[in-house]
This record gives sequence, structure tokens and C-alpha cells, in this order.
Amino acid sequence: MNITDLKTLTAKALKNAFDLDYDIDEISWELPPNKDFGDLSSPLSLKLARVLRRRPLDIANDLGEALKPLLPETIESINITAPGYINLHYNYLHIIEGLLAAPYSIDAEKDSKGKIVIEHTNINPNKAAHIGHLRNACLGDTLARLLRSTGYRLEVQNYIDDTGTAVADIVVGMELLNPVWDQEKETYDYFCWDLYTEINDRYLVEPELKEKQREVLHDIERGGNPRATLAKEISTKIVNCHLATMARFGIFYDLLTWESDILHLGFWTHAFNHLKDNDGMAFETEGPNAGCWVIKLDDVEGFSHLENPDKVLVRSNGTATYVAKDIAYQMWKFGILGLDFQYRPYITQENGQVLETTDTYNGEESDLYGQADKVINVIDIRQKYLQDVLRLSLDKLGYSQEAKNSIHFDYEVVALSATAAKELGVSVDEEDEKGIYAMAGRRGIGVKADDLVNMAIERATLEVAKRHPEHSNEENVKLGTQIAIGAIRYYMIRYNMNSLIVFDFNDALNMQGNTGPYLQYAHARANNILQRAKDQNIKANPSLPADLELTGPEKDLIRRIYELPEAVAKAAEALAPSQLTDYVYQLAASFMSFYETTQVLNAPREDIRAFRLSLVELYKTALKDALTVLGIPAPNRM
RNA sequence: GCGCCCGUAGCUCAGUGGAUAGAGCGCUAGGCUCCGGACCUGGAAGCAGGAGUUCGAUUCUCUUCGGGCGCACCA
Repeated sequence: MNITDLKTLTAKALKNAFDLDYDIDEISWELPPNKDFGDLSSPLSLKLARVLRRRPLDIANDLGEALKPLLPETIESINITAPGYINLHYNYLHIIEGLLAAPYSIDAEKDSKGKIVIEHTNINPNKAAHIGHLRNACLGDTLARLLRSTGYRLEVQNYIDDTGTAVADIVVGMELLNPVWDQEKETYDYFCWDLYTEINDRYLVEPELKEKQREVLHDIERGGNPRATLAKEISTKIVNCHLATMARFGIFYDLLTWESDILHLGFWTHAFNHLKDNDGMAFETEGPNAGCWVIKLDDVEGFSHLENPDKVLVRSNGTATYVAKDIAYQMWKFGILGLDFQYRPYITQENGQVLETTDTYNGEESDLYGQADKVINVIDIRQKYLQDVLRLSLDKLGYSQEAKNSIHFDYEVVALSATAAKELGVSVDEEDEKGIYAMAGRRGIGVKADDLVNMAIERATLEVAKRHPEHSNEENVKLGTQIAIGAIRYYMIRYNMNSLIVFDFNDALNMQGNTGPYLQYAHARANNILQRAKDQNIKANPSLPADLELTGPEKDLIRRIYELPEAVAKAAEALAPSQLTDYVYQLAASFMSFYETTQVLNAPREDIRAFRLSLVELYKTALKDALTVLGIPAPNRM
């Protein structure tokens, strides 16, 4: 029984006891602040006091009586405490018996729900990925794993803006500065990182270069010229670097979608031909937007206060704005554009999965992509306004269902702490220890994702080597890498999505306490017990010993394992990876307490030993499943 | 100027109408001849200020202060 079932039962009890129809979403069952009160607790009677005009305690008593006959065997008892709480106590023996008989499987509902297209990573292909991009990719990847595990069909897309000013700047840099890439010294994305900074510095002293930038941009957009070819070559090389970086984190994609393909196939033109007669669109003949095609948003809440709330889609010179292209692209994702890309295989990724790419000139038709029931765009909160415009525009154009199913997963950015900024050579106000320093690609200010992993691997490998002098260096690096990835992925997703991460090297590389490696250690410890049992030929037994009395730590552990499906479902519904990290930490911590206090292999009785071994097996599977959803490697030894 | 987000322990974060506000780091006191101490058990320490709504506010409203971000015929 889960909380939703319990709420339904409670609603039924309300009906029986008071003839009251109550919205089940208004019913709450929570973890009480103190274990003495029970395992689940509801303040419902306090809320009902006004409605029913009775004392909360009396309501609680009556409701408790009505609830009692409805409760399943997993609830052992029910009691009432002042000023009117209803408390439930689990029957832990019954719960663990059920879990051991039928373990929960995280993939049980595979492909049972609709299709979700999730777009994440989306790094401008003109420089190395930094930790801000990494937060995006980790969040997007975890969301994809989370939603897939709850039954959705997922398609992960990585959009490449290969025709924007960012890439144009690199082309300008190449033409102007003639830099030489030393392949021995650095990877291509690092090389461009510096070039991007250099050219932006040049713009500052030679503003007339901006004219050249415009020319280059125009050539790239037009296509079919040397500059466009160079731009494509640069973007492709950088994208390959990004893919390699993300692969280190176990992040993979289904499809690369290129801005140049959207352009060359005329997605927007196609959409425009269908939309220009639409009531949502207007051609302005006067006012600030004279000569432009716009979407009227002046009657929309949140926009009406703006000086110029309408959004220009086609400029007075006839060219389309970025939002216009975005609308067409979003329509394609839903399968309502009436136009499709061509596709071809791009590479086979490390996980064995083939990554496909759009390709206008060398691709083939496919009906696999897009056609989503729901679209999630993982883009940081600074683009909230534009994503709102996108969604509202769809609504205005008559695609209200698609608008409702367009989700902007908006998360706060990663900024640098004063100490981190100082380490990167940024000039920092010495007085201001709590200062926050924004990363800036143009100025080359940021922590590169690969640098961070390399540091983490070095640190973790050192720790591993301390513990395992008998291992080869190669083995240690392999394990150190898994631990490093665990630490960083956990760091990137554990924060609430609307809290700014003030990046600090010590926090990100920490491997003690509430961190990824703690979870990994909690897995390795369980495995260690199981491995020793196997070596000593001790068998587990999932049936309960007679007269078994569970210890406190055993109950805590059982409770956490029992809650796993609920925790995953809630995190998925809320689109909140951080909710799942919270839960998994609790799960791991409950095992750590169990481990310290409860003998498994040296248990006093043979049947208890066998039972505890089963419990450890069950826990290990649960934790491993949860870690898989989080994308955190689960090594068997550390 | 307008709008959005944030302010919880020395630090980094949970909690978002209900009981005694929870973790980690740091500090501090301990941990069995024992399945691995990347661990466990304690301790000190906190809701930015004010007003309101409510039986009840860290949570909702208003306001002050402090911080971040956004408001293009840029992407």
C-alpha cells in the first residue's frame, strides 16, 4: 500500500464516519517528527475541526474508528494523540515478508506511458563545456532516467546551434588571428575556449570588427560557402568534444538536432505559411512594431505590464527572429509541423547505443523522432521569459494542448564562490568572502567540466590507492573514476532547482558525509557482506524466522526500502531530482546505522543470519536501482 | 522603472499551513578483541526585520532590508 492508497482509504473513512466528500489531495500523511508517535501521521482532524464544528480530538477518534476496519495488514495499529493527530504504526514483519516475497523492480512499468521528448545539454559548439553546462546535462539526464523508470518513453535530444554568433566568433577568430591548434597540448574545445576569449577581447578594442562578425554570421546562415563549411567543421569537432565529456558522466543521447538543418529545411517558412492567417498572428502597420509580424501578448498576464508586450516573429526586413524558429522547432517536436528532418547514424556511444543526427543532405527519412506527448526543455532560468513566450505563442496560435504539454525545466545557474573565482585568477574583492561571481564564456571565466572531473579522479584515485596498495594503478584509476563521477553527479543534482549553486571546489570534490561516494560506500559495504557470505557458503533465506523480533535499525532500513517506489514516483511527478537524492541519502544512512549496530554474518542465530542476509540483498538491489536512476556508478568495492 | 527567484546553525543545503525546524561540512566528546573508520553515536549552534490572515505561520499576504536574474526587429 502506498500513500495514495492510504489517502483513498482515508477519504472513504471520512465518507463513512461523517458523510463528508473530501478531496484526497487535501489529505496528508506525513512522517511524524518523533518515532514514538508512529510511522505515519495525519493532522487531518485539526483541519476538519472548523468544517465539522467539533473538537479535533473527537474527530480523530471517530475517524480512527472508521479507518481501522479499512486498513491493510501492513498497518499494525492506530492511535490518537493530542491535539488530534491520527498515527499509524507499520507491521514491519508483514512489510518485510511482502518485500522479500516480491521485490520491487524499478523497470516494471517500462513504456507503459506516453512519449516525452527531453532536450538538454544544448551547449554552443564553440568552446569547452563548463560546470554550468554540466549541471544542465546532469539534471536532464537524471530527469530522463527518472521518467523512463516510471514508464515514459523517452527521447533525449541535444540541440546544436551551429549557425549562431558563438560559432561565428570562432570563425572570425580563425580568419583574423590565424591561431594554430597544437593537438598534443590540448583538445579542440580547450583551444577554442581561449580563442573565443581572445576574439571577444578584440571586439572591445576594435568595435568595427563587429561588422565582420555580422558578415560571417550571414554567410554561415546562408550556407554553401567556405565560411559555412568551416563553421560546420568547427561545430562538429566541438560537439564531439562535448559528447566525449558527457560520456565520462554516463550521459548519452538519442538524437542531435542541428540549427543549420532547421534553417535549410525552412522549418519557420513552412510554419509561417500555415500560421499567417491565424488569429494569433498580426501584421503591424503602425506603432513600434510597424512592418513586423507579431504575436499579440498584450492581454496575457505577466506580459501586459511590459512596455512592448507583443513579440516580433518576422522583422520588418523579412527575416525571422529566434523565437519564430523556436516555435517551428517546438511544433516539430510535437509532430504538428508537417515537415520532418532527415536522419543518419552519427556515432555509437560508449553504452552501445547509436546516436543519430539530423542531416539535410545525407540523411534518410524516419518516423522515429519527435511526435511527443510532452516536451521538456532543460534550459536555465535566465531564458524563462523566452520559454514563456514560446509556450504562450503556441497557445495563441491554437495549439493549447501542446502549450500545456510544453515544460520549461528552469533551474538556477552555477556561479563561482569567491575562493573558486580566485583560484581561476579572477580579480576578487578581498573583503567580500560571500561574493558570487558569474561565469562568463566570452571572458573565459569558468570551470571546465573536464578539468573538474580530472581533479576529482586524481583525488579519488589517491584515496583508493591508500586503501588498496595491492591494486594496480590501472585498477585504482578505474575505481577512482567511478567515485569521481558519483561525487560530481550527486553535487550537480542535489540542490533544489531554483537555488543557485555557488560552486566551490571543496564542496564539489568532497567525498564524505552527504555525497555521492557515501552512497557508493553504502552499496560497497552491503556487497562486501554478501561476498563474504558467498565465500563462507552462508545462504540467505527470505522466509522469516519464527518469533523474529526486528531491531530498531532493521525497522528503519525496512521502512526506507519500502518507500523506494513512492520516492521515485514523487520525484518523477515533481520533476525534482533533488527529492530523490534526499531519499537515497536516507536509504543509505539507514543502512549505515544498521551496519554499525547489527551483526549479519555473526548473528546469534542461524535463521536470523539467513534472514538478515536476505534483507541486505534486498537493500543492495534497492540502492543499486536508485543509484542507476541517479546515474551514479555503484562499484562493488571501494 | 517593472517583473521573477532567493534569504533557515559559523559554512553549504532540506523542510513550504500542523507536534520538539532536519542533514552534511566545520567545531567538540566518544566508538565494542567484531561484516572495511569514505563509517557510527552524542554535544553546542538557526527560520533577515516588521505587520497582517489563521485555532496554528519557517511555510500564505503586505512591507522594509540584503542578494541574484530577467524585461530586443540578439541568440
